[in-house]
Amino acid sequence: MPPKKEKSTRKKKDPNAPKRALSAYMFFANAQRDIVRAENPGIAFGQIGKLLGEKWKSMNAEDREPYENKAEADKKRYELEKADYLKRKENEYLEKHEA
DNA sequence: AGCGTGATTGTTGGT
DNA sequence: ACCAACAATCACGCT
Repeated sequence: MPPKKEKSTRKKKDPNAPKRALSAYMFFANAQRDIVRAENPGIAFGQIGKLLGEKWKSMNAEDREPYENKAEADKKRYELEKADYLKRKENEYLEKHEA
């Protein structure tokens, strides 16, 4: 049973919010944005989204490789962010306690 | 130890 | 600034 998503997708919860990482789709969209939009000048988001989604899944694992690859790298990027973010939290915490 | 959840990522276009 | 479908994510925190 999938989670129940109500509405909106943004919300803050962390003070430093290291922000997650991008997903393969984000990289894929980055590339498609240039192409899809080039082939569909003036294409609206609704069309792009559906069209992209279809093609995205239509891509072979080999095609997703570059995107997944980037996604992986991006994840690591986030890893560092969160690491630094968590560290920062600890630092603040210690500061307060030491005072 | 295992589980669920939420938050987030980026595109475009319009209001 | 925000929102919407589209897809992935996946680390975090909790008990």
